[in-house]
Amino acid sequence: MKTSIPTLSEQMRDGNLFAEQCPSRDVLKHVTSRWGVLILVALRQGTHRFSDLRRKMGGVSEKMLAQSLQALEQDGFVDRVSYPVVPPHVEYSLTPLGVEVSEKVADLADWIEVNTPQVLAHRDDRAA
Amino acid sequence: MKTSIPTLSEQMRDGNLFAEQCPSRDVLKHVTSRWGVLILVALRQGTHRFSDLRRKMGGVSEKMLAQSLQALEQDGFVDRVSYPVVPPHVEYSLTPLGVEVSEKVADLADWIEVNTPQVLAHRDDRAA
DNA sequence: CAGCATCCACGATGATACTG
DNA sequence: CAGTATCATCGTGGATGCTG
Repeated sequence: MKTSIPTLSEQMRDGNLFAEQCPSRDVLKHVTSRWGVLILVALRQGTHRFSDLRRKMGGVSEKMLAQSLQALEQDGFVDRVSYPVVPPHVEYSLTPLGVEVSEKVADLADWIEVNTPQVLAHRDDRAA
Repeated sequence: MKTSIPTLSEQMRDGNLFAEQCPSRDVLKHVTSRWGVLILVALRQGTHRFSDLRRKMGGVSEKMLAQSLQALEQDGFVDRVSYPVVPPHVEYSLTPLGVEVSEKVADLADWIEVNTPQVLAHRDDRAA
């Protein structure tokens, strides 16, 4: 029989975001990063080239886009295919795992886009 | 009849995260911030006091917790009730709007907690 | 207990220039 | 085209100390 306080072992079985040094926090960081969110959402509409993504997302620098893509690629969310031609041609797409997270992320993103007016209204209320 | 390229007006009707200066990006930032996510998820289990939250989330400083709570309060996601007693007593809870976002956020957080092992496995593969 | 003010360190981010 | 390298900077986040 188990103890009546199995919270620790149970919570750590997978990942526990409330635990300070849990690796799941890094995953969360990558996925919810400023550009990570936009990349995941954008790739839901299909394969994109580097400059396509860059043009699609307002205000991202080459450096940050490349860096964010690498993080998502390392985590297994994004697939990178490079065609050794001149000029270079690289295509980014979602992996099966990436499709899954992107759904969650897109749900959140959609909600925010729809409800931002409400948030702004609330801010105005307090200001008054 | 509308033009065949209504993308701009349609996309801007609510919020458009892909637009550089859209206020929805601020909302996204607050909600997906390092501690914002944890706060929203934690408050789903009911009202919490300041120190309860602080104890629950590993590694958060007083400053960042207070700051993150203020942002979420301003956006109308979190309700703050202060009891003018000695010692001070303040309770935080989710507003109806906050309950909605927290669902999306919790879905994402849950997915990450469950699938972090897969991500870690993928990282190991590349390292090898 | 809750939280604000201040100072400080570091990482994230951006502009620019260069390369395969 | 798709990056990488470098440098400058700006913000985030933490430690500390003080107050109601």
